[in-house]
Amino acid sequence: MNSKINSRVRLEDLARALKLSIATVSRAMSDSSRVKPETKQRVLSKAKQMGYRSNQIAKSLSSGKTNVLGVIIPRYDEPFFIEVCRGIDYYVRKHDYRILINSSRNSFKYEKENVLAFERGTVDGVAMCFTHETNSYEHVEELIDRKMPLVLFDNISHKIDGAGHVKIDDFSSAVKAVEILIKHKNNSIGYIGGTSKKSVFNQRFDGFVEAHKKHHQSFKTRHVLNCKSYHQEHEFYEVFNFLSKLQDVPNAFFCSTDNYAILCIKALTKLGYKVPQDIEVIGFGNLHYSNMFTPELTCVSQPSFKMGEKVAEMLLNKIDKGFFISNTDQNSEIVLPTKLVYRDTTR
Amino acid sequence: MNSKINSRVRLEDLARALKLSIATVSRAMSDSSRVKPETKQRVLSKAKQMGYRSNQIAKSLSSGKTNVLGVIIPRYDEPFFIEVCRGIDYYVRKHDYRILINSSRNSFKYEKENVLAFERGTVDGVAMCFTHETNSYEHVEELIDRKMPLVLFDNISHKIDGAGHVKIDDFSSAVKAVEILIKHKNNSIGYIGGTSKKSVFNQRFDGFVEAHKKHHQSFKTRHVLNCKSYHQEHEFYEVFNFLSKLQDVPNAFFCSTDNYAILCIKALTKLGYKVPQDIEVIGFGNLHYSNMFTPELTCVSQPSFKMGEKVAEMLLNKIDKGFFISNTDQNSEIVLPTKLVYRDTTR
DNA sequence: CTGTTAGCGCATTCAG
DNA sequence: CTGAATGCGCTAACAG
Repeated sequence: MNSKINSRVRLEDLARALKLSIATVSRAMSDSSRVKPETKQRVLSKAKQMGYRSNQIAKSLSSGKTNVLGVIIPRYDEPFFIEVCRGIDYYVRKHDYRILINSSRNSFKYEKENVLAFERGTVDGVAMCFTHETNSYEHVEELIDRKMPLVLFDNISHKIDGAGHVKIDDFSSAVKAVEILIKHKNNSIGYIGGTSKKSVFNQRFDGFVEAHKKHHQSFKTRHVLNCKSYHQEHEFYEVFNFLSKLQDVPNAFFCSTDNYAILCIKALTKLGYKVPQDIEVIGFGNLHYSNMFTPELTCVSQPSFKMGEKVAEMLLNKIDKGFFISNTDQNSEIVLPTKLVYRDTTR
Repeated sequence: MNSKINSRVRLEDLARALKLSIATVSRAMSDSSRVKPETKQRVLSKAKQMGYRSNQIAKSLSSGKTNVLGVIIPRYDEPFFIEVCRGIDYYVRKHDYRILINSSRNSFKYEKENVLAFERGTVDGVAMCFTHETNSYEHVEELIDRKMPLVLFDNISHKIDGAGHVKIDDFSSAVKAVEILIKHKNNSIGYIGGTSKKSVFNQRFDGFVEAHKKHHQSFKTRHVLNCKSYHQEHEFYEVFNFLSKLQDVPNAFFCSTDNYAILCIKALTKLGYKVPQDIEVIGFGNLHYSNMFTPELTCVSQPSFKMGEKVAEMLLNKIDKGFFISNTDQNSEIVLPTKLVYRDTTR
């Protein structure tokens, strides 16, 4: 046994000092109405005097509640996910919950590990976003079988029965963005996106295609890049190489993230093009730094903080209800609206 | 009692199914050598078959160890802190620990709340960075009195007895950066930094002053800005206003963060100056996006990920030793080296 | 309003 | 090598 634990003052110590039973002290601490106001006062002041801190672990074991939510994100170093976490955190703190964030480091293997860890009773519910590698769902289905409240967000390729879902309409948002470029009389539009396995990228690309179809316009496959790199610098070179090899550079680009848009602009600038005079660019995300660049980025604004709040709200609801909102329930999916933010990379 | 908990399979269920005692099953699960290899196998396969997951809460209560570290950062939306968290996470996972990140939302009040939460036995140790508001230290001293291993990082104004400290040499790094600007024959150098209460900003500013002193050069107080705003846009306007009101714009700027440097460059560009041809700028931090801007930012590179690893290493050491490395111990402070990264905002 | 008792699930003595 | 018994600190029936 650990000396740290033993040296702490427990309910029993308070009880002894006050010549009360542990039960009464416990009630007083949890502000139960079933205890005389006077003794409640005595307990509280004694607790303060002796520096009592309740042991959350013991509380959890006894009550079956940890007041902690597990959050699994693909990676830490993507501001979007951090924004979502902020939103979750902001919401749940108001309800006396905390969040335990685990990164999957872009790997399905770690994602499964993270899910496993949360099956060990340390959290009351789980919010998660799949990595781009994730293509099987036994791990989350198991989580649900174990009756763990679960809410998925952002990258949802297909619905998981028993889980909640919070997302944006990637497809329609992309359509709208590309339509802007089409309306601006760009007859040749390029696309730069990420690994196509990742559902959101697929959907944004599909939107790109749809917008063309809708307006009876065509695009060229050689104007489409699906980046395979994962580090800023590699990504930049991939984008730069792609652009520099093109004989016919498009008049506009739709990029599936702000990051790609910024790299795209940087590469175009390096190649001597002016944005937006020569070429227009639209990004996707609206990261906190997307307006720090010169020119400021025009992009689809994704409500990341809000998404976090909604995820949290849904998750706490599931926990409170003690059972699962079925997949057919209207509450099991929330689609948040996006909006186009016009700044300086479009004309 | 929660149905979720009751429906789980416990050691007792395994024991019954195998006609063994709980103790033996427990030993088998923890791979004790004091159990026959054959029965260990039986237990393990039965556990797998029945979908057993050990209850971490019960384990923690019994063992006095949670295998979780608490991390308190001033805010989520500053990439530097996230990088440090990544470093901590990366290191501790190798030792079977997880991290619970709490944001203080830039407020001393929340910081104290976070510390309090960690006094409730949910973590085995705490890593933290003070907010810019923090000016008293009873809360962390109490943490130490309660024998909680503690490591402070980044923003350390004075050492806390009993805690570990990990930082960079903000003062010297700033001196070196400003010396570069002086060597480039800039006879008028400006400074843009954050709230001066925050120790790191103070120290960087002191370095700015020292470099001037060392080279017998002077600077003008009207060329110094300590931003009070906290949101990107407000900050930008504060910087822009500051610069636009100057009759004599300096030939160079030293900024106490990359963020300020970027805003500074944006404002200068807007005012018609060219960076670095007309004005040189050096930032501080080397955020992941500091090389995405055009021109790429020259800056002091802070080893944030490494800082996280060091924090984690020190903290796990403290936990393992079960007592505290005293403040006089050489291990109680680590100062990490910085380096200047030359890119395109200096000539 | 208060006390007694029995768990929560696991680790760990102490016997054998 | 295995089992019985105890306790980690707290909550929650049940009694009074």
